[in-house]
Amino acid sequence: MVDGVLPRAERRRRTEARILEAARALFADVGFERATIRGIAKAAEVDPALVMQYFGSKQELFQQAVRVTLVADGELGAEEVVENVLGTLNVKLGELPQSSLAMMRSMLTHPEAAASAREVLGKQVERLAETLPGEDARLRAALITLVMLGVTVGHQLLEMEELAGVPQEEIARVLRPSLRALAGQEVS
Amino acid sequence: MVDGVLPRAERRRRTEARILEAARALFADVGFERATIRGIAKAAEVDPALVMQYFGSKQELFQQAVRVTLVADGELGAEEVVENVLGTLNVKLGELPQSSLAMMRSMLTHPEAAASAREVLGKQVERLAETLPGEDARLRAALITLVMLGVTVGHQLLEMEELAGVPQEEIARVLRPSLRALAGQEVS
DNA sequence: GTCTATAATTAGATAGAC
DNA sequence: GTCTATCTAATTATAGAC
Repeated sequence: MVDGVLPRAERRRRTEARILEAARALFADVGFERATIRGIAKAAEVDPALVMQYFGSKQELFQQAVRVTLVADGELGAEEVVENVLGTLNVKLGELPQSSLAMMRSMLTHPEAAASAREVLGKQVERLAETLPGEDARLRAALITLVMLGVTVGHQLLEMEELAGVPQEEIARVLRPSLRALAGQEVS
Repeated sequence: MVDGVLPRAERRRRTEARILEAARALFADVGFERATIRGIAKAAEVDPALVMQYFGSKQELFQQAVRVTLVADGELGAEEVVENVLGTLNVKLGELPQSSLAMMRSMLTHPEAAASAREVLGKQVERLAETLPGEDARLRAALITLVMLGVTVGHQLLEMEELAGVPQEEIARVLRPSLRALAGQEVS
């Protein structure tokens, strides 16, 4: 409470936030296994022991780092019509939040991240399926979701050169008829 | 050369093959980092030291285990027309070779696997691009490839429940018009 | 040639000084 | 409260016995 100095609670909050930010970046870059507490601490400019003090374990730190994803992605698509999926193209192809990237980076090799990914994708599928017509709505919803996943993985994580310089609008344009077809609409 | 006993060269060849098979299975299951030499040796019923003796390092073992992928996938799509991509659906959705799964499992977290994935996918894109019409053939080819990647990842690696019991033909049927659209064909 | 025993490295986690 | 120093465990990799 001394003037000119931050309250200790506030100071701690900011330090935690800085650690989380560094953790997300490193997890997103190299995945859970290759990201080390020491590396995260160094990037956040804090002592490695402090990271453990605050978050208890590497596992819990990872959970905290990717947790936001669930909420954020839950708000993404949102509404009722298929055009919204196309709308998310911009987000998916642009700057996806670090927490999402962190989760995706590890989803094939870290059980916790895999479970998280299944949950997020599953919710997306559910939401889509409600708005799609036909018997096979769920299958179509799943495939739409996986198309987006594939494009995102190729672009953001594998960084394929074929998509490197291409503007989002161009990708969205080429992809649109394809998604419309999956949504069960015959014509454009 | 003694009767009734395999020649030592042949015996060694078989042991190597058994190790490679076990390595592919484990790499495909849990990825490069979580797969251990000990675990692979145990699955192959050999001594861990023998694995090192034969392959030199975990890294080289991994390379050998996924190398076949390049050739196998190179033969996959093959010919000239777009229908061939649809034809690969059966392969991709059915039993993909273990070596391919091993590579895909680690492609987001292991640099070597990532490079391998980019190479394989890049060749696929190249081959497709030659057969597609239009200015944006390469972009379309890349997106087609990523669609297949997304579906494969969701089905084989994430094992999403929405695709679990669905027969390949059903998935192919729903996916077909979407891929046709990406290929630049207006109608079915 | 095969394997036992161990070296060497690196990680996550902890205890205690200040 | 923060960090130094250390512990413990697991791994790859190696050297040498048999």
